[in-house]
Amino acid sequence: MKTIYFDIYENLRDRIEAGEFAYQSLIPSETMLAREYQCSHNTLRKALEVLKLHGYVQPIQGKGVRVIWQPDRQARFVLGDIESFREAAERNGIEASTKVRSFETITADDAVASLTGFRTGDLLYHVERIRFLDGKALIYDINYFLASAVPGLSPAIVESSIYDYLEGVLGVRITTSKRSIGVEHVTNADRDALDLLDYTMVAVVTNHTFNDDGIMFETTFSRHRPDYFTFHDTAVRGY
Amino acid sequence: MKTIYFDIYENLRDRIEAGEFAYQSLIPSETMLAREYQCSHNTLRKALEVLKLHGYVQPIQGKGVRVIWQPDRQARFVLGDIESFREAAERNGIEASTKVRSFETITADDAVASLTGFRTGDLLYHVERIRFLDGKALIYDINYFLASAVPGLSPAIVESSIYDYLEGVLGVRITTSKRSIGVEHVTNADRDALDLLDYTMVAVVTNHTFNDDGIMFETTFSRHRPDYFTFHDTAVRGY
DNA sequence: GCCGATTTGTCCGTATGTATC
DNA sequence: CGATACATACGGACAAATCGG
Repeated sequence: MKTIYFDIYENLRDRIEAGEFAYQSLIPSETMLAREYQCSHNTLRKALEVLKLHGYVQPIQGKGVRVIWQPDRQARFVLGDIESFREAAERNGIEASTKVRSFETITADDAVASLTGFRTGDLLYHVERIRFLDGKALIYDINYFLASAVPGLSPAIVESSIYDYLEGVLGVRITTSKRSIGVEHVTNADRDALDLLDYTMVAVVTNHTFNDDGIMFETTFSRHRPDYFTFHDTAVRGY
Repeated sequence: MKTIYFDIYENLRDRIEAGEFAYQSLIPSETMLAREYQCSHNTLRKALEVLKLHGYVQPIQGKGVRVIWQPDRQARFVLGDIESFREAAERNGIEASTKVRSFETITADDAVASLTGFRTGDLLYHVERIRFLDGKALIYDINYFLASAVPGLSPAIVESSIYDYLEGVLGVRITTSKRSIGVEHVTNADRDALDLLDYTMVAVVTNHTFNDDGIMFETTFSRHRPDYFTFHDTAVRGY
C-alpha cells in the first residue's frame, strides 16, 4: 500500500502472525515504535487503530498494547472483511470453482424491490451462481446488480470474476458492505443447486455493497451448506 | 459520554436517524461541521470515523460524506456490537427473561480447554442459562468464565445480570470481543432446553470476551432457534 | 484537456488528560 | 508522587480526488 500507516500496520500484523510478538505479551510502546518506524506518534497510532479493529491487539491505557491474536484453529471456509469468493477461497487454501446457473436482466417490481432494497423500476442484472469447494456444490449465490452502476455485465464476465471487472475495468472501488446472517429452511432451488446431503436448513448471508459513490449497487444472498459455513468478527467497545 | 468526538458522533447519528440528513444525501463538509461544533478539523474527522465504522455514512474523497443509513426493515432479535442479552432485548423492544439451568465450578480438562480456548487446569465457572423471548425458550447460553478474573460469581448474580456485576461491582471494562457464527445440528440438550418446534439445527454464536487487561475471561456459546436469529455487521474496506 | 475551488485523506508536532505501576 | 503509556484535542500543511467553468 502507499500510505505510511498501512505499511506499518501490515508490518506489525506480520510480526504478530510470525510470533515475534507473542499472544498476551505487550508490544513496544507507541513512542518506541514511532522511533523504530521513523514516523510521528499520530501515524503510529493510526496503524495501531487498524490493528485493534482487526482484532490483533488491545491497547490498555497506562499499561501498553497487548497482543490478543492467536492462530485460527478451525479449517473451514472463513468469511473475512470485504473480499471476493475467490480471495476467501485462496486464503483458506481451498480449491474453488464457479458455475453460472442463470443470467438475466430484469426490472424490479415491488416484490424484488422489497427483497433487495432497490427501488421499484430499477433495471437490474439477476445472476445465480453455484460455488464449488473441493468439488462439492456448497454455496448458492443469488446476486442483484444495479445495471446503471455495472454497465456491460455479461455471462462471460460473471463466469470469471465480477470483482476483477468492477475494480479493474470499470474502476469501481468497493468500500462499505453491510451484512446480515440468518438461517433459513432449504428451498427447492437450494435442493436443486447444492449438494445438500440431508441438511434441511442453510445459512444465508445477505450482503449490501456500496461503491465509492455511496450507491448501493449490489445485493447478494449467499446460501451456504451449514457444515462449511463459519463467520468471524471482532467487535470493539465504543465503536 | 465525556469526549468531544463521541458527543459529536452521537449528535450526528441522531440527526441521521431523525431524517435531518436523508439517505443518499451529502452531509455538510468537514470544515462546516467543525465550525458548527466548535471543534478542530481532526476531532470532527474522528467523529466521522466512528459514524463510518457504524455504517451510517461513507466519506467520498473530493465529493463529500454520503449518508448510507436506512431504518431496519426486520423486527427480529438483532445482535449489535458488544452488548448484553438484556440490552439487546430492550433495544429490540422484546420482553425477555432468563432461567439458570446449571451453575458449577470446574477445572478445565483437555477437552474443555480445546473447546473453550482456556488452558488445561484453569479454574472455570460453567453456567448454562435459557433465554426467554415473548415467553418462548429461544436461546440456550453456555458460558465459561475464568474464575480468577470473575471472583465471587454466584448463582444469584448469574440469575440477574452478570455484566452489571462485572462492570458495576468488579469494575471490569469489556473492550474487545471476538465472535464466530456457525450452524449446527441440535443436541439432546438443545431439545431439552429450547422450544424447538420441528427445527433440526441451531445458529451458534461463539463469543470470546476480553477484559481491559487483555485477558480472555469468557467463552460463550449461544445456541439460537433459527427463526429468531439475525446478526448484523458493517465492513469497511481497508479496515 | 486544463485549471482552480472544494472536499476528503494523510501526516506532522505539540499539548494536555488519564490510567497504571 | 513521579515516571511511563495510552487517549484526546488542536492547528497547520500538503496530497489526492472531484467537479465545474
